[in-house]
Amino acid sequence: MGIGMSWRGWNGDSPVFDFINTLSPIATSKHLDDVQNIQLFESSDLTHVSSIFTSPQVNSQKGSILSIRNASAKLSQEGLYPYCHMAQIGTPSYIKPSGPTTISSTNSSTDHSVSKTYQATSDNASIVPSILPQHIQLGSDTSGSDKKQDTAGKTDHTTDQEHTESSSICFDHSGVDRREESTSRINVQERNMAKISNDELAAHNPGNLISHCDSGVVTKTGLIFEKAQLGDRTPKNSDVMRSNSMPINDINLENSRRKLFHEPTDCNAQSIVDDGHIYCTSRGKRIATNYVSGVPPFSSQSQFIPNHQLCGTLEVPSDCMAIYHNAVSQHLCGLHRRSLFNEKVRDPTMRVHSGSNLGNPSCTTRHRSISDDNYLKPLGSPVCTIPGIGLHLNVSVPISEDNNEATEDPLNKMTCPVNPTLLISDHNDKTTTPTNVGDSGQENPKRKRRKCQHGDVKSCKRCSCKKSKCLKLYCECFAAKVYCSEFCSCGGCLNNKSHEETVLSTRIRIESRNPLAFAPKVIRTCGPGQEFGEDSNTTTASSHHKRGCNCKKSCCLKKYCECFQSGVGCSMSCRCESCKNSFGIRKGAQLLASEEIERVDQTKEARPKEEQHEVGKHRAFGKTRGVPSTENLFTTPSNESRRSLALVTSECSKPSLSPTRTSSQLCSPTGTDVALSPFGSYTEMLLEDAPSGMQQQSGKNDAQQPDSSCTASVKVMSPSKKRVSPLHTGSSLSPMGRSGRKLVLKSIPSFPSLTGDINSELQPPVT
DNA sequence: GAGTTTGAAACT
DNA sequence: CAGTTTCAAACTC
Repeated sequence: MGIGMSWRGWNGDSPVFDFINTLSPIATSKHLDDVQNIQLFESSDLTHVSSIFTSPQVNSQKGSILSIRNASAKLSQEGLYPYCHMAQIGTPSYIKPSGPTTISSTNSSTDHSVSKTYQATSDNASIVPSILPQHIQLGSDTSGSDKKQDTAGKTDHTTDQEHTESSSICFDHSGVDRREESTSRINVQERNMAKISNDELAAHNPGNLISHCDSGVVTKTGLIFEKAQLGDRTPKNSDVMRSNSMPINDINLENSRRKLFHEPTDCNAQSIVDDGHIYCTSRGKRIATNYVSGVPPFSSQSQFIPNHQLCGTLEVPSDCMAIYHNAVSQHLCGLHRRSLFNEKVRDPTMRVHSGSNLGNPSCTTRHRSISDDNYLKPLGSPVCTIPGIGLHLNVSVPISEDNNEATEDPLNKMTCPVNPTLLISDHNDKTTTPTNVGDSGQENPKRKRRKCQHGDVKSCKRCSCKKSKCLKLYCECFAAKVYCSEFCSCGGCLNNKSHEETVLSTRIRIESRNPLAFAPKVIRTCGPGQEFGEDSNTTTASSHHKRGCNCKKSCCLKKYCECFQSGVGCSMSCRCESCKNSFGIRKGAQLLASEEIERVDQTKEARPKEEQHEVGKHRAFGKTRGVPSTENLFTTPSNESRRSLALVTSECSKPSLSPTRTSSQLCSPTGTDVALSPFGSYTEMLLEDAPSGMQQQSGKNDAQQPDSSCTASVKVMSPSKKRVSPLHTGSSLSPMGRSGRKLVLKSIPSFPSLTGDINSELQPPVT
């Protein structure tokens, strides 16, 4: 786009208009230096700016400074701000993206009534004076390269503070005080805190957990929700949170991180071994990523923020959060982990006043800012949160209702600073000091850790590895894919930026051995899809430990037990002994003894495989369908059978991934879905968990699937509690094989044999 | 804070 | 793949 191009007098027929239309709506990786700063000024008489923003092609985040001043609330009401959602009506906002900006689309429908001027400007500081009490700023990265952006201008004076401010998406309540520096600083802090809260919200979202729900479905829900919001034109603040969850600055950081971990920028193309991303890979995530990358989210309309909403932007009603939780979380899916690396530039925009501002008593959702160096514990809705395991990224901390801390100002609870290593690595010196660091940054690790523990902020824990050099999964930091920080008490640590290569290679090696090594340890099941043997009424958050524990002496009553530590009940994937997990014992454990006895008796009864399969199938189906427990109808299944059934059950409990699937098909192990055996590999299982889009990853990983803990939730156990491939269970260990009774539910579609034809079913379809 | 216990991870 | 070793967190005193 030309510099200094005037839009005044433009009309859709003009050649310029055509030219602009030919411009790529998606800015490419143009270097910042090449960025042309563009300012968009709207005259005070703007009345139909909305049309300008209707195009989703505005790539505001890249490379240009887009200063937008809107004067009409009507625009916002129309919800047509793809990127200017941050812009408060009548308030100036500027977008200072880090990359080139293509504004081609903005003019596509340029409203002639709008008199505005696009100016290429080198003056980043050029901001339309605020005339309204509120303003929102969408800043961008001000990393070193960014500084160069303003080569022609005076803006090289980017100060730390400016950086802080500009690099963050800011919702500022201060209004007219905005220009006061003192206030600004405060705002910056608040914003940062808000961002943290936002990240926590994101991290807290179910996406952190491996959901048994089709992500796509969930995402769709989010979309629906958005549309609903658009429908009533009362967008919730959560929209803001979602849409702005990743400040532009984060983009760069994310890119850096991805470089570090060799992650493709396209989330959909990410390796399946990329834990959080994998499980969170969903449309929502992609949307978020796309948004980050400059492509407007699917629903740009939902991103506008009316004044009245903005007024309370920083005070996100918890109920709103709760309602939108799913959608938001899905959208933020995959971003929460990024936040670990982006702490420094945490978007201060979203400040969630937990507690105090939650006027709605019905709201039980609380968000507590838990600053964990570079790792934030998910927080929020008790419905979805579960205690986390150590530092793992994919766990969340439940916040008890009576936990005062949950309502405290995060700032007061920030005892764990941002991982300085990351700060250094990502921005080398960039000065933006995490506002949440506070004085704690000077605390010694132990003190800090203890403090965090008392604060119930497990996430504050840092590793204290001595021999592993923080390059093994023993190291919580490493396991969490974060660098160790100075707050770790580790020795000989190589898990830092300076040993990036080593970290990366080690990580790859570990993942090659176990692709789920870095995977979330807890998966969340939606609805009735709980595993067999899991006490549904005791397992919190409908979650269960993905891999399952193997406790022997702790009886799953101590934190040695990952399940217990995660706050979830033991599941069939566990191999624990004497399970007494207070969150839900493994039913199999209870029945194990009796099952063994019974099994001996049952083995005496030879039954045709098909009958046995019928039993098994119906058993699973009935369970899945909510049919009164078939436990009474069948002999108690063996442990193995439970597990194998769990596979089916798990399948059935999930929303259909494909519209072509019928309910019966969904549960039916027919076709390739099941022919490969229920999760013949963990990858398959993941694919079931993950959005359909992730299935693309399957081929690549199918081969890697050692026993892997990944199969955890569907893991099949041998009587000796040794892990057994699910494939085997179908044939020889089928519980139904031992169950002598046959019950054929004619009304229920018959399942293809799980065992009898195991050979054929498990074999790749031969055509 | 030191020592012990525990179970996961890593190794053979 | 099973058994062993190593490791660090959790736990106890």
